[in-house]
Amino acid sequence: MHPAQVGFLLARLGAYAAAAFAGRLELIGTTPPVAGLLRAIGRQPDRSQQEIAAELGTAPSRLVGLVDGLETAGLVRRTRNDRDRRLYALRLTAAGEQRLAEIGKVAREHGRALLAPLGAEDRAQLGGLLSRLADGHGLTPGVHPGHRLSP
Amino acid sequence: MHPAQVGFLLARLGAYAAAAFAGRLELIGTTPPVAGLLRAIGRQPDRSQQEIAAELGTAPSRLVGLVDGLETAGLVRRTRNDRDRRLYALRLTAAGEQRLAEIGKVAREHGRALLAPLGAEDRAQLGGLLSRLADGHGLTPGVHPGHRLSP
DNA sequence: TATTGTTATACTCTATAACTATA
DNA sequence: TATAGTTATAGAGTATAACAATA
Repeated sequence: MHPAQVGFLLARLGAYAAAAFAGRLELIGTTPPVAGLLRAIGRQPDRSQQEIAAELGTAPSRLVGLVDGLETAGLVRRTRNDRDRRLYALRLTAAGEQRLAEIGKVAREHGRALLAPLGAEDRAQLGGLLSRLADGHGLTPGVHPGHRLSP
Repeated sequence: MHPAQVGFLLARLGAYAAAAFAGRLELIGTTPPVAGLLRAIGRQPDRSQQEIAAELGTAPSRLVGLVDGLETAGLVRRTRNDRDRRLYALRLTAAGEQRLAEIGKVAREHGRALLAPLGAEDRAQLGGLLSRLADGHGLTPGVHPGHRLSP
């Protein structure tokens, strides 16, 4: 198999994996951008919208609507920073933590279904190869520019 | 490594591979949708726009602008079908064939660069694992719904 | 003057629906 | 009437630039 074909397969499967995950998220009433934002807030609470926007590689203005929706849904709380009243500190509510846990469950189910065609040993091998590839191209694990706000 | 993490890596690397390929295409003045369309026409010439739209999983109306651009650039020729004058038959010109060859060259360079972090044996292993995964999920090789018109 | 969050605006990409010409 | 290609319109998603409050 030529390297170009492997690259094609990778792009194809990546798009498939992202779409399949988005489909699962839709079933629990959320989207990849929202899931990525919840994860970013949960991972490191009490940051400003600017900070989170920078981490996610998106425009700060974009967070406004997303955070508005999460706040209305009672999943995220904005609290003013008393030392610098221009900043908000973003934090998950209890309901937000629970939603994040649901998303984690969906992600695990998605991963299992995605790798179902492979045996345990092959999965480990694939994971190792993809890790080395991601590492070789400077793709930090955990965070992710590229897809702007998706998980 | 958990399956969810492998799924995440796959989506991440897939997006990276697609973006990197798009970046290379931009250097030769084209885009993934255009490259995909050229490939579809070259692979099986003299088909109608409807047929090609169906293969690519896109709306027929979308082809109009793309084919217009390719025709103006002298890469594709529309010829009326004399038996049914509603249909066009699409075919690459000599310049179109040459452009498609350039795209192929770019794709090979992209593949090499993408897999550079792996040795020859690992590349073959990765190709095999990804093929089995794609096969297991019914992703036909060669064509590709998912990314609508990209190569 | 600089920065945070916000709003307004515009741009890209794509699909859906209406239109024409042929059948 | 049905279909191929076309045009017009609209929607999703996102970025850029202008704005108000605060520093």
